[in-house]
Amino acid sequence: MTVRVRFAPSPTGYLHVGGARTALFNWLFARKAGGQFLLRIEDTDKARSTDASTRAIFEGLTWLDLTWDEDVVYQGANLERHQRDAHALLDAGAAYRCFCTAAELDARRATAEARGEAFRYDRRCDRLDRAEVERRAAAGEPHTIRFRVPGGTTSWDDMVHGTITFPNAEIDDLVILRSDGTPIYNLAVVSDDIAMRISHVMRGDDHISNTPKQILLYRALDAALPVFAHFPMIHGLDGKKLSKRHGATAVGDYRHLGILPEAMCNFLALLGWSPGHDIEVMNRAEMLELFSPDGFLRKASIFDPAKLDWMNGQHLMRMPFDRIFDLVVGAIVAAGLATEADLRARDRWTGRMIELLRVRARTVDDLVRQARPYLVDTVEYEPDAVTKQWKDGPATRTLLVAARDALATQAPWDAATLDPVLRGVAQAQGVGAGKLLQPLRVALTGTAASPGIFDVLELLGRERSLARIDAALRHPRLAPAA
RNA sequence: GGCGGUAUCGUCUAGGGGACCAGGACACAGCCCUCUCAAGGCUGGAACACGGGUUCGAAUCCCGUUACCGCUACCA
Repeated sequence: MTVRVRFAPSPTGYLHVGGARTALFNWLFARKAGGQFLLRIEDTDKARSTDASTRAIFEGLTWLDLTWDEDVVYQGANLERHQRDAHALLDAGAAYRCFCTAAELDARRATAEARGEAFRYDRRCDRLDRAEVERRAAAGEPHTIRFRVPGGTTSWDDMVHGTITFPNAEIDDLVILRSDGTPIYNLAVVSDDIAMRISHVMRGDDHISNTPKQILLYRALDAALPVFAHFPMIHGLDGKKLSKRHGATAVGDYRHLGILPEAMCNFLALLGWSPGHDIEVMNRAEMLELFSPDGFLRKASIFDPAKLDWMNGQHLMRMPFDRIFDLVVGAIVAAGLATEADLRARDRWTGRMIELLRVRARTVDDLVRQARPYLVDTVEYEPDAVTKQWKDGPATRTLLVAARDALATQAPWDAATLDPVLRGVAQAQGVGAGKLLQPLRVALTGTAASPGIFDVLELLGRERSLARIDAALRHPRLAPAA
């Protein structure tokens, strides 16, 4: 069987992480099987669908590198087929016209609920006299088309849950075509999935109760059933369905936070799927290699941003140099800290800086923030670093002066040769290396944390290093008493 | 309420009758490394929801209970 799967979001918001994970699983399944991964935009709810959301979905999927095959299908464009299918069902006697108005239905539902009873459509319109139905329909009386749910029971073998069974008596006769002639979700989905020859319908758990309705529709339409797979939901830290109050829920949010697409995919894949053993950090190729539907999990999981950050750091460290180089250069330019031409002209220097920082950063944004001292000319002193490391002004001044003097005559300016020189200075001053190096770090970077100080000196170069030490010596805290 | 789904450390999970007084990872704490911060290494606390079965033996299979989640629209 040719594998054809689809990701079918409705364009009513941004690409949600839950949706992204569903797309990922579909993509993985298709690529692994050598099948097609299709994209369908379910825009039948005209009131809520927006072009901006559609664009956000494209952008999100593209960013995650979840490329789809064939042209995007817009559900709204299939209106005529949906109507044809609904009428075919009507003609075949599998559906009937319902003249109950939405207001009547709401009222009946309200009274049933007030009595503590479950509302059930009583099929009153299915009992209408045939001639009367024809007459009212011909007269143009507004009506919906309802699918008549047969008796018995409906079950399927779900790829993640195993056999799931529903008593049909639990399923209300569902409206498949609104009184305005537009289709209802369940009909549109089934009609489109049949037309697109979808072999596996893989979606969120929240569709489990739609599945028996859809299976009944497939049968009534005399179409072959696809295989179903229902993935568990993703919840927020409080165990509730992920929503805006949990902070960032759109993949675009994470992109702007400096999260790498491969880290996002890796993290999302592990929510609802496991390669087995203790494997965690995987790049795209490894994930595809390891992927198997056997690893689908049934339990809803909680989205933990802290673990995402850690995972992003792991990917930052392992990513191929060329890729992280381009990524960081782009981010630095976007932050306005340097020009692309400048960075690329001294690509060895830029590359060295990135290598020193990638292991210390968790996100691209974090890396850019840490790169600032090497890119801008004026040092911004962190107050805490100054008070802590330059506690004793005169003593610090003495040390920094000694360091500057030693450094001023240094010929080869690289980490390896600078190391013994500065340690010698510390020793000559009768202090441990840290007593000299820490204040020096503040002088050079303005911060209390940075790559190894000798690497920092090399990165800054002699001229800038000496200038920064001199600048520090003019700082109120270190300047000689007047 | 009804129906459906799910249940292993705080979180993500391994495990699928004996290899498990339950392993890994994140987070947290401590130590090591060390010029700081990371990274890395080591150590620690921390879980099979509960009750019944089945079995020589159950985290693993069955039933029930509980909890949580989802659905219950002329939304998707």
